Amino acid sequence: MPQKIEEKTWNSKFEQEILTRWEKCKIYNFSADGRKHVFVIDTPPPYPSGRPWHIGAAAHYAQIDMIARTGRLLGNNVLFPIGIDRNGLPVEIYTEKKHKIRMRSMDREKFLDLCKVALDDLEKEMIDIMKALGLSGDFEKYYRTDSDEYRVMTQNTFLKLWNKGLVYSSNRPNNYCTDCGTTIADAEIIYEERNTKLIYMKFKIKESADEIVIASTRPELLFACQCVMVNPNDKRYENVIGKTVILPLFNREVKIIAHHSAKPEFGTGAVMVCSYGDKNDVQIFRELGLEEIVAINDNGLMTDNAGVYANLKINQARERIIEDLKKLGSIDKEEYIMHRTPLCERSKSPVEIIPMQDYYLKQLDFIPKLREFALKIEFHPEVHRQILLNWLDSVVIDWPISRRRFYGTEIPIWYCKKCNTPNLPQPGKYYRPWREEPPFNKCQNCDSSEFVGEVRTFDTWMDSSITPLFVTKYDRDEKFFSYTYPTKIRPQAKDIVRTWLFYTMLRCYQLTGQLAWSDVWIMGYGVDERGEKMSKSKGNVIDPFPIIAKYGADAFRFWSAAEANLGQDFRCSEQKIAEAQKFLTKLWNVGRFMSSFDVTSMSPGDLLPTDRWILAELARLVDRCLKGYREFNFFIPSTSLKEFTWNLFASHYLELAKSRAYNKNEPSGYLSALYTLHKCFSTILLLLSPICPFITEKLWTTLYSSNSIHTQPLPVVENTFEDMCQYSYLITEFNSMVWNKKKETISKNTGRSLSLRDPIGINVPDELRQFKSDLIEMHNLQTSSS
RNA sequence: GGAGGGGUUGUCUAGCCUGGUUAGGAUACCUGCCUUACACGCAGGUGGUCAUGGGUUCAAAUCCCAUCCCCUCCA
Repeated sequence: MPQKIEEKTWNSKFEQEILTRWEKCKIYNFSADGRKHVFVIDTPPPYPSGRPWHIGAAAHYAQIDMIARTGRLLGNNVLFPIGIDRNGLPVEIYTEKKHKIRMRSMDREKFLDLCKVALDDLEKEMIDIMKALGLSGDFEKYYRTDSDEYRVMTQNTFLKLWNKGLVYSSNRPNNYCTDCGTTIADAEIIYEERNTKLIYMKFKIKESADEIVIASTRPELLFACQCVMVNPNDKRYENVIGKTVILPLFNREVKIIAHHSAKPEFGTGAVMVCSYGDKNDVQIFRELGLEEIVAINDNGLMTDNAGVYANLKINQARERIIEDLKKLGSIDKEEYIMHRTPLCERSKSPVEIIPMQDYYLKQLDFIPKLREFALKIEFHPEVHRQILLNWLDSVVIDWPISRRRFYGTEIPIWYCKKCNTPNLPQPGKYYRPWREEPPFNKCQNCDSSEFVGEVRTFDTWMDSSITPLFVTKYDRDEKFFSYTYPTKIRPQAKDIVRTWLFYTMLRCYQLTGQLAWSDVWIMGYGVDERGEKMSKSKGNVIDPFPIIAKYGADAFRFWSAAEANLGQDFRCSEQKIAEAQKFLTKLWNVGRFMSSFDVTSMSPGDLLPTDRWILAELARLVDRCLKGYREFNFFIPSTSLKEFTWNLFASHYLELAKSRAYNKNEPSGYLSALYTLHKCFSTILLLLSPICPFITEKLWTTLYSSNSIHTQPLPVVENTFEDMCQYSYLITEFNSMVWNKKKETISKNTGRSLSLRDPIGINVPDELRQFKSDLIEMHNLQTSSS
């Protein structure tokens, strides 16, 4: 007899002791022994950007753990690395705010130290949550992307690509924050609807005495205008296309052209194209081969090209130019509109587009190959392949990889003071050119011996895009690498397909000539109760920590699996998590019931019809669950297991088998019931173990074995009684009918409905005759024949 | 403007790919119930123009076309 379970509910306090035991026994350790089929997960290293951590992210990592446990359940040797991404802008912002300091007006080394301390704090919280969730990853050797070891690899891979001729320097217009003094990526821009003044300016047409009115929110860029455009379908401007206009104040001539991007309904329908008002201007300059006129310098002041307005701040220049246009009578009118303005995530000041000298990594040449890969990858779910394909189709420029930032991997280059030639070191060491002497004496070009170190860092995606290489010890352990690479699966969120997924495909192909993984698994967003995406600016982010503390990891995990189908956005509501907890209580109480009987795994030769029936349903359940697991879709096993356990096994089978299970005096019925009860329950536990590792471990070790459930092989249930499934509907309907009858019948003794124990005169229908004795016992039926 | 996803009861959701019993479940609400595992439970009930219009078909929530609305991403 197993130890009888006393507690009436599953208590998440058990989770801590179970965690301790797992840690002690190291049951999830990976060794590159080559025995089993290897299964490497390219775990996303989360970025500790500030409190609270997102509940959707916690759910995401819970599911990644389910992938790892599924891998083991299916018999693989699973490598589940844990890493933390620590490079990039957000920690700089966080640190500046926290200490009320400015990165550029203090010692760089000291600033980096403050960032490190901040990251350590934030990281600890994430690690704690991941551990508490029961992640079966390698916490002992968890890695950081800002470690010397990682940064050496980023620099090594850069040097390799440089030597292959894949990196070049170019001067191109890019997002620039004049406040922060740095180029910023599109991902670091936020948009805000701002009330903006729209100025209607009158331009003279050279060929006639007519005027054309142009509306712009950026009149200060007037002098950098290189053409005026109208929509080709705009009847109003049909006869001015090809004519010349004269810019007021500056008296320069530019052409009027037709272009589809001019919106007839915006302003007057005629737009001036300046270098550079927005992204569209950049595109049109490129498309039409226009000569750029740089309007704003990197300090946010007007350039000499602005003539008398040179060296004014952007806003001052705008006011002065509007004033002067008014004096000239060139202003038609002014109005206020709501305008979607790109702002720097950090300073909230408008982003300018300014040409800067930056390093670019070639990517355009690789798009056809990546497209081939995109079609080859196994996507979970299939629909999300399209996000990648769409992105591949819209890549038009190479990747700018240099950033004017501090907390990142340094670009390992020294420039010759005399001839300015970039000199690159040998790979193998972590270089910090902004504070170190170069590891060479002479310029490779002019033999001069004085150098200046590069101060810029890499775009953080340069680091993040090589996680599959880092976890497989690329360049560091050839044997390990060849055993583990390419990896099995990349799990990640939907919103970084264009960045992390794409850049990883690109870089790993450039470096290894191979695709980094065979499978990609894409999870949807965690959205709030109204279905809206959570974001710090909306203030609807839910902190996972108190939720997990209240309901436990398994409830949280079960909720995350059962809440939505694979790849779909999922709603985060506490009520749903509470529901998941109720299922665990139900499962616990089934286990409590099981613990009052002897355990047997021996099948008696003859199984009774009721037992054969539930085993037939169990075999179906196993099929369904395994199908879900093979697709890494945990919605299928979680919902199937809940449905089977609660609504079929507990409600119907348990009641049918109960009297036999209690009756040792009838050995054949008793043994058949006992075997079937435990066969079903142990199978349920095994099938649920990847989703709820704690409760299944506790019940398994209480009932069945001192060995962990997580080292058990896949359950085998032979489907020999398939036909019996036809009775499921009849049995459950008959039970319902009896329960209803008892409810409708008023007892003569109590004047109330019959208790479920009370006898009732109902005959078992002929088609259920093989279950007759169990049905009679279950309901206390008084049949006419008995 | 482009791409993708979605619209099923008060609320959330399954089913749609591969058309075929009374559209399944959860929650909320209502009714009854301590039943040798569970009241965090059990049994039952009310509640649906499957967004709208058209088409294909013997048959449409499911396939096709159009329209409207919502979300996300890109411009």
